[in-house]
Amino acid sequence: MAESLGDLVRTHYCGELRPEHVGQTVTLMGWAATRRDLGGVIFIDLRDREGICQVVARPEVSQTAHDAADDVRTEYVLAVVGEVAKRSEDTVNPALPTGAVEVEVKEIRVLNEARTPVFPIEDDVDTSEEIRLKYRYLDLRRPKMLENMRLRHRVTMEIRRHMDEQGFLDVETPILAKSTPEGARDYLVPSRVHHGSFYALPQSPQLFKQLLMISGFDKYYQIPRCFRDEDLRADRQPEFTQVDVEVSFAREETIYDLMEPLFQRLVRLLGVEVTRPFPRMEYSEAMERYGTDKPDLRFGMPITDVSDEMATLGLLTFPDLIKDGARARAFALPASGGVSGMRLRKINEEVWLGRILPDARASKRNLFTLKATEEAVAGLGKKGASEDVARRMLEKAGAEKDDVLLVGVDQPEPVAMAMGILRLAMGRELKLIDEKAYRFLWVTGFPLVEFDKNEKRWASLHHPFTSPVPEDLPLLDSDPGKARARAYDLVLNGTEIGGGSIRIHDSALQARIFKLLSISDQEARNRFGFFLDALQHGTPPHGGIALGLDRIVSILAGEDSIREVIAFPKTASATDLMTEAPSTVSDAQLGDLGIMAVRK
RNA sequence: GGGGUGGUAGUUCAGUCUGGUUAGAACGCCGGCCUGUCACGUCGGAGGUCGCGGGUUCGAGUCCCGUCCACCCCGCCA
Repeated sequence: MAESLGDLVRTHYCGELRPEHVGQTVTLMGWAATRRDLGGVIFIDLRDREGICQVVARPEVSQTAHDAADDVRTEYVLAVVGEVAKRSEDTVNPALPTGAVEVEVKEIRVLNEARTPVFPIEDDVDTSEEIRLKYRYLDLRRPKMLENMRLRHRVTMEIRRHMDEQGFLDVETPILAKSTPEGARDYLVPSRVHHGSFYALPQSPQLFKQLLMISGFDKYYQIPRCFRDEDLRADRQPEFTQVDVEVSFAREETIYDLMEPLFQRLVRLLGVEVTRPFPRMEYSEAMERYGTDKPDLRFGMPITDVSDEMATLGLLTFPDLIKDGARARAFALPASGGVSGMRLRKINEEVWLGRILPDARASKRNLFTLKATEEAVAGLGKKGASEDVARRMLEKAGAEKDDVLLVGVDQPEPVAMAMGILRLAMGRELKLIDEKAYRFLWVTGFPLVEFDKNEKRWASLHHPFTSPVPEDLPLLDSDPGKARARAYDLVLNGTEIGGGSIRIHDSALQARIFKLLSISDQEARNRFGFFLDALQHGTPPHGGIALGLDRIVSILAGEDSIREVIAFPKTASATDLMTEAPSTVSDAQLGDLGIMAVRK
């Protein structure tokens, strides 16, 4: 039976007891992590937020406490009063920070009983995520999850300190906002007062923060929740947290100079130093050399175009190359890797079949390998290929002796992407990635717009308020796809952790961009009328950035999924397994909102 | 919307390819013994809609069809 807390007051956390406390009578409150009943003496590992300490119940110290300990079960909530005692030399547990001491219990109160936990409250449990999410409150008892949430707290505190020191104002913006046509699908909230009208949950506070610049707030930041109703991934949740920043009279360097010291502070939380300035790379170079707009710079193996060489090599096994426009792209696997041909083919097949060409028209012909040895080159020569060209190709890709050159052949887009993925896969396979490294990279020079083949119109790559690079303005009419944006992404270890831009502050240019995006005056007025008006009321040049807090914390925590750093995340199908949201609601609730549900 | 992996005891898994007595293991749980354990030990015990529905078969955890759920990826995510 549960007992009352009474007048007991906690004096210490379990995890903080040390030899210096020996002799003190302490009162601990916590959960019974394990119980070891040796018949006469009973040990209980008591766990709280700060750690675990061993509690020992001996009948000769207190028979009632021993009797109470006898009834304790895993995860019972206990109040323990006892004296901190030094453990004898041979019973010290070096695995515990509190292992040099234990608490000789005088009184145990069972504050609450507990059902047997459905899974053990330990790190390194490989319990299915489904079960973990259903019983998330138990999952969060695991030390690793607690540590992740604590790290998240420290990160947000550090961000707030930095932004405050830099003179930024934290301003809250609406959660019930207006739907905008561009971008992700909105989460909608029906209006009870205005039947048939809807608020949208913000995808980001984009327009509000720009309006704050127009208001003269000069430096704004916020750590808001954002919502996007799109399909999910390991690094994407329907609701996620941004660090949202906007600065007046800013150019790119203003943002870099603000962000780089911030990230220096954040990795310093882990005892890591990174140097400034962070490297920068043009988008075109990132695509060219890494096959992605978010290169992982923790390892090498940059990709090179060897189309000319492959075309003149004299091997007829790559007919795709002869077809219109196919390209050959290559990188050199280090000789030390020692990856088997079989394994390589399997990985390549997964990359090409699984990701790039799901309709399975790929074959082994998509990948050509050449070992950087004279024998291999001579072997090619025997098949009628040009040895000179083979050598030139090896050299061009920077292959050293005994390296293995991987050459992918396909249409430009698939091959660039495939080789980017293959590079990453091989980097992981060969353990070339330094897991302790934090490699930041600014990627700049993104295209302003890209052609949407489905909608047959130009669409913003970033968002429609992004300023074009001034010297590219003429291209807006002649060749919009070539115009670059004043946008920048911040990449950490191959993950995009933030992105931003210098904004358009001129209403005429903004109108011109809307026109380019085939957003009619009428539509622009409907959707952004308030904003276009605002732009005409003295808008300072401004720019900003939005950081993905969940992703940042997950990388710092060494986790592969942002769900590991979110207390109550949702599944890949956007449900909450614990609360079972979303759920149906009563017809009365719907009636209030003027809504009729159409069920599938 | 598409591709992949998985779903068997409270938990993690084996068994499925090649259908055949009573579906196993470990941990956990329950009970006994045990006064220095910390993965306590030891003896005993309980515990299963094999995700769900249908089909094939003398017989289905196993084969077939459908469906649901979780995870990863593509599309999507300004």
